[in-house]
Amino acid sequence: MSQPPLPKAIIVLGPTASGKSDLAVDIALFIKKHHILGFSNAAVISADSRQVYKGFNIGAGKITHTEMRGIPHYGLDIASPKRRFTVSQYQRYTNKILSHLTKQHTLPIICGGTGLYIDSVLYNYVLPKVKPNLALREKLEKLSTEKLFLLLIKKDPTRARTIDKHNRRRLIRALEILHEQKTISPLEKSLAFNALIIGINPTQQILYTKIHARLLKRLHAGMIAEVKKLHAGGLSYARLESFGLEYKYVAQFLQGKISKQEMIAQLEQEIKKYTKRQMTWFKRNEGIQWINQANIGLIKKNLITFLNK
RNA sequence: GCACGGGUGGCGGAGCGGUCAAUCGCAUCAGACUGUAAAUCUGACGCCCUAUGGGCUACGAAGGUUCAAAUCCUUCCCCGUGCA
Repeated sequence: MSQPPLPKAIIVLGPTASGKSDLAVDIALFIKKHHILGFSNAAVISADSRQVYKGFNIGAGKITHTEMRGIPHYGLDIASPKRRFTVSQYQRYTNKILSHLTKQHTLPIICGGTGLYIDSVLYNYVLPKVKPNLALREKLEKLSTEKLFLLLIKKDPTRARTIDKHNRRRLIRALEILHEQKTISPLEKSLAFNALIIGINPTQQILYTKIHARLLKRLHAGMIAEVKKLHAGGLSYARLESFGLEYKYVAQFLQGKISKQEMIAQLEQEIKKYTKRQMTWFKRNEGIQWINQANIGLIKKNLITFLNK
């Protein structure tokens, strides 16, 4: 009962500002140069829930054309911020790219900080196939959290046992699914790749220093103008705020809700908090090989071993 | 100098005799995660312990009143405002 071997892939993850994008390109170039085990090419697939959007460049820290150094990148600019984009769409998109790359014997390097996006692909999440139902959501939104939970208990007591009963967003989604299905079964997962997972986790002090410097750099690079332009292009401030971090606080500043100083201070603090949430997610994956800086020298041996295996 | 107002846990800010180690917000720490995931949500948060309980130190400082004080009184020290 031998199963076909899983396709190989490299995953580069870590908190924001840890240096993932550069490392991913370094790895791709390394593979291209050494032609290890039939892989003469490599491409990067971004796993970032904000870089998918067109026009989200500086604020989202999207890699520039020059920084790509000739390595193909996928998962960038694939959606309009005017429309909703979800994990499910990301998953479908990425799987399509992956099979395309496999046919070309190009090694995929999935690189990003959105843990859910990575795992949805790496573990083949079987997500409920129920699309967002805005009308229903609007209706449910009016109910109290307690009431939502009671409704869920009634419709699917099993799901109710494991859900976070305080989390309205989850409760509403669960009820949305149950609007079209009888029950919600536990999330099905299965490993999709033979993956080398590299996690970059600098010390908090170094990471915080980088976050600070990067924020100032983004401001100089025209982050405020970028958000202004997005708003002029038709994105409401409310919508911009819903994207969080850079887009949220710059939008608040542009509306005069906070001063520039407050914007910078709050944003920096929120980014730090975000990196902690990211790490909380990553920590539950046992298979990550952690390094404390985005330096390819630290992983060359692992790479070669992995690819020749 | 006089008159008011105020000094509370890392910060902001409640409490104004007992149910107060002290509402709440922020920060911090830890965690969750079934199509919004940069989102959403939870827990801990004075110190110590044999920890759904016990002990110790606490509300500017020092005294005092009381069975009992962050809460009342006295003095002192600081801060803000008004009058000199």
